[in-house]
Amino acid sequence: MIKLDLPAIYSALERRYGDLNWWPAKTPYEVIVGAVLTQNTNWSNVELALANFGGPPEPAFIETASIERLIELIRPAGFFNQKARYLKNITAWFKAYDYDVHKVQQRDAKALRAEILAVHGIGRETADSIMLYAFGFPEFVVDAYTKRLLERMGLEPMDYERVKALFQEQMPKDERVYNNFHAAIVINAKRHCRKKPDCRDCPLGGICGKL
DNA sequence: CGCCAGGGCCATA
DNA sequence: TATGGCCATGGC
Repeated sequence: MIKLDLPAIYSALERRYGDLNWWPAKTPYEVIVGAVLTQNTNWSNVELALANFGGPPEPAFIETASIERLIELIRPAGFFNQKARYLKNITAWFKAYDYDVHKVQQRDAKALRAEILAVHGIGRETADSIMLYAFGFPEFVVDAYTKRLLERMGLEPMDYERVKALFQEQMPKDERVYNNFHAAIVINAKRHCRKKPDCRDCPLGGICGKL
């Protein structure tokens, strides 16, 4: 049984990558759309889809557009039949707040997360991405990169909520820290901790696999 | 050409 | 609770 030192991992990543404050979007609603479109999908494909909107997507547009029209626009992101409906669903949820970010931010975090998770098409990762990157709640986002990196470092496989709990227990409950940490994990996993690992010059080289 | 990507739903056991 | 099939495009 191995206890990973997440603060040490964060320090090593932050030294290499600095303050990332990361999610490529101009508006909170664009974060929501991107979070759905990127489900099991390369971000470059998401960019192609977002570009089809000719600017940051507007909730009122997605609310009223036909499913067929949405499918045309988001086609490059793949899984377009499901995702078009998912976008309708999460947009209908947002409409209950008059598309007002401030009103969403008034809510209790736990209740809000449960509400977002109840939207068909929004699972744990997408919900936490929306909570953190669209609305600024301190909810750590766990993704496939996170699990792969931690398991390479010796963590036993565990489910989403348990991995998330590790981060939220060991790290300060701080939106900026969660934002940076998740971002750094993604960047590092793309560069070094790939399916076929490329450990040369990895910032975690000093602590990875050495327990 | 095959593999993969910042998941989630659903059926099944 | 925990697997496995399914969804789909574009880059490499």
